[in-house]
Amino acid sequence: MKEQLRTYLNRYISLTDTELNLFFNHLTEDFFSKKEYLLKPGETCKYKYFITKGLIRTFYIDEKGDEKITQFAIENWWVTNMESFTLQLPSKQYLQAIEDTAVLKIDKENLEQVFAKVPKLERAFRIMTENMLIAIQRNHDFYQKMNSKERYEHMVKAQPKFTQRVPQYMIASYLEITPEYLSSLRKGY
Amino acid sequence: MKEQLRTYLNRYISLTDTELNLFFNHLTEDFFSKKEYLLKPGETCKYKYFITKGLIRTFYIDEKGDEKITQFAIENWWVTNMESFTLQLPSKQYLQAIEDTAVLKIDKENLEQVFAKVPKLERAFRIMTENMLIAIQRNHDFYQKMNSKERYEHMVKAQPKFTQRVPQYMIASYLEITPEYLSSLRKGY
DNA sequence: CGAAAATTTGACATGACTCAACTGGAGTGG
DNA sequence: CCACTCCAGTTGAGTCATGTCAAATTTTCG
Repeated sequence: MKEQLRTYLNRYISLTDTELNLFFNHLTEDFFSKKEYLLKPGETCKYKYFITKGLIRTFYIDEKGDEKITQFAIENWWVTNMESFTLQLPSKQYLQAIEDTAVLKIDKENLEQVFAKVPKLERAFRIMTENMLIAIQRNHDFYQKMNSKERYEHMVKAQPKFTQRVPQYMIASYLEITPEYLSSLRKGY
Repeated sequence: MKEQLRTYLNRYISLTDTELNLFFNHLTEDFFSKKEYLLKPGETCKYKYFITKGLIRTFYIDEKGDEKITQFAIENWWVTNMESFTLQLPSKQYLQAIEDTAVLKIDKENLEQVFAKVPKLERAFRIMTENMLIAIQRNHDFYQKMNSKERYEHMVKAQPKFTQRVPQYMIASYLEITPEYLSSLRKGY
């Protein structure tokens, strides 16, 4: 598990054992079973979560009462509600485990402490945030450039893990289309 | 101009005069007249630009030959093509001055050097990136939750500067609707 | 096995787009 | 400073992608 984190961090920076241990000591292991919530609207998101096993989604409920999924996250991803965590504001979203999930979590205070002790980690998190931003922008591009069918096909190709492990109505929600329409798209009209 | 930058940075960190000067020495002033390009597709984005005066847009040309505007940026904003700048890849987008514009620019190498000398700046840029990410997510929320008319009305309220300084067909492009449809929306009927 | 959840199907509704024509104002050159 | 051109903006008719709603069917799982 510690090695899993090291492998992940190695993408951005190289840490000595001492530094890794220091970071590790600020992390807490935690478990969530299928359907359990890590965060609900109104609560302030206390942690960034590094998923070591499992699958998590973020979503909100719109005015019509429908779930709108904004993100899926699997093993070796950091996930949080960035808005709520960073600005320490009440969340508008849910964080929920779709499968039984194991995480390493860290709160804002511990994170700041670690940054102070190991500036390389601040660097890693800056780069991670930049990459997330780029990913979001690329994603947004897809929405602009492709119609629903193309978006679905792209997702099947680009993220087979998700389409395999996540029920279809959640994929529809993530693609911002109705489950009925996705069904008809799969049919091939 | 140096003071303008200091005021901006004070939102995130406090710098001594020495530190600010050090940063300032890595920045270069530059000017672009109306309609001039700061970046074209295929080029790699060399700089982050801090706008001291003026207005810049980022956009790309879609397969139909239409411009799709993805961002406006005005005084006291940092703007760049994050994907191209961060990953040093050829840009798919244009950066263009909509008004005569003055900037302070810095390239990746200088930025890294400054981060090494003044870690507080790395911190500031991490936070700025987090905030951009939050802004993009919030923006995306608007697109999900509101129809075209509501998006337009929201934009007029939330960013009057843009709707005042930018021609209507660009606003339409930014809102991801056709100029014809925006026109009919404004009509209200 | 049975109930609840997920998916499919089909009829109908609509927001937003396309295309083409028209209007009006802002430059520009003679 | 008029006449002409050009571009932004408007209007309207026709179309299409996607949504809504309700019912039927299939799958999941206690």
